[in-house]
Amino acid sequence: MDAPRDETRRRSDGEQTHAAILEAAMRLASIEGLSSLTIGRLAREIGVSRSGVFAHFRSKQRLQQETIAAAREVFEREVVTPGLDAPEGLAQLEGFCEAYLSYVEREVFPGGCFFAQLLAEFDAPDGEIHDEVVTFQQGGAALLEGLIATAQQHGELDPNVEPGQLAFELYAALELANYFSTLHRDPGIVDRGRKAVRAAIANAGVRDAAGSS
Amino acid sequence: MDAPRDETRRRSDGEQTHAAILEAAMRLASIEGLSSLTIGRLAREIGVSRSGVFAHFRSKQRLQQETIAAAREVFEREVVTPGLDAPEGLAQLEGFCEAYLSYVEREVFPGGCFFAQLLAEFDAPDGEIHDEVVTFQQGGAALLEGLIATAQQHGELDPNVEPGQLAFELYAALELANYFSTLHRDPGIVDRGRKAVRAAIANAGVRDAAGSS
DNA sequence: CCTACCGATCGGTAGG
DNA sequence: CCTACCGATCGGTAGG
Repeated sequence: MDAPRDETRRRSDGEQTHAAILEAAMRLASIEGLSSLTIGRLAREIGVSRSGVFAHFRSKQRLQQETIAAAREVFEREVVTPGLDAPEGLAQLEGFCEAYLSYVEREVFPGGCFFAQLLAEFDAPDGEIHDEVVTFQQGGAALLEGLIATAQQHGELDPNVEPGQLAFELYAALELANYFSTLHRDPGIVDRGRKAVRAAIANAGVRDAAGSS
Repeated sequence: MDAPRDETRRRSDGEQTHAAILEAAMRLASIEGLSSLTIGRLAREIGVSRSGVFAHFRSKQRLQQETIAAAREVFEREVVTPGLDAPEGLAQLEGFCEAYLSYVEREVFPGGCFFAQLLAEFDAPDGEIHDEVVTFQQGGAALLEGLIATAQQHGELDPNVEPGQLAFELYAALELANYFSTLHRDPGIVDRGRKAVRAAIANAGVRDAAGSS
């Protein structure tokens, strides 16, 4: 009992502060954008001096990059992992979409999906963050396309449907559900996204063996 | 010929500068966001002093509001007016969606749709601009719903389809076409939006007299 | 993790 | 439309 209890706080104080800074940075960035993050603002939020924050990162650029990396872990934990839990095929495709919508609905980030914010913020400006957003977006699209192709191989979706096109339609429903539920402070709007996902998937169902005529 | 030629430049120099500032403000805001607009940045862009810019507006808030108003006029001229040109009914609904997609494709704003940028930037933060974005978004949704309802009355769309739901699906396709084409610097992606619009509308066609069973 | 500092820039004002 | 200025804040550095 009085053995080294370091296990209850395995992290050093420095590591705890580091994590607390990133936690606040993700929250703030989801609301006001990664560009609006300032070291002074974070310092006030955490209750340390500006240099105290700065010491943990050596530039604002690194702070931004570490914030993105931390958000990626949250996304992995809250969306990707639970979203792929269902058995391969159509169920997994539906499960992934539902995992994203649930993540929006539960308001994991107070300003809505961190990466939807990042997409709109860095779609136009050139730079390293833009490139990271491109990579993240392509990863998400590739994941959806893979799930669609697998469902087609299982005979659960029309094989004539182009995976890239259906992925676009699902992606669109997920993203807009995020923006609208945040804008209207109404997680109930996520249901519109659910119906849109259902409609797009149903429209690509095997029932109508669509011909390209 | 040598009569007062004021008509060739009806605007006073002051009015011209004012317009030039708003023009630059719209361009910059579409790329980096309205929050990233600074008076000094605009002054450099236009080639006047910071106070020279400031004199035209009396606060940054007014600059932002006038920039939004100017962008609204562009949107009206480039999307709404041409978009409602087609005859009432399904053609008008399709025409409006096409007008938006064309406006994205033509890169009317260098950073993509000004209001899509504004939606993502001010969906979470409270304030006057947030409220303006809510109003603009509701206007766009109401417009789409009206066009859908009219097409239903003309017997061109399934009357059992909920206008709000179909409007959401179209809105989603339009918005994502904007974000993706900007992100990937590829206006060709707009075609994915076109196909998504066509699919959503076809899915709501009269052919399948969907039962709520 | 702190205080103390750097030059640059912010929104805004005064006075012309 | 200008110069000249205000206090506040920015990212970053020095030195402890």
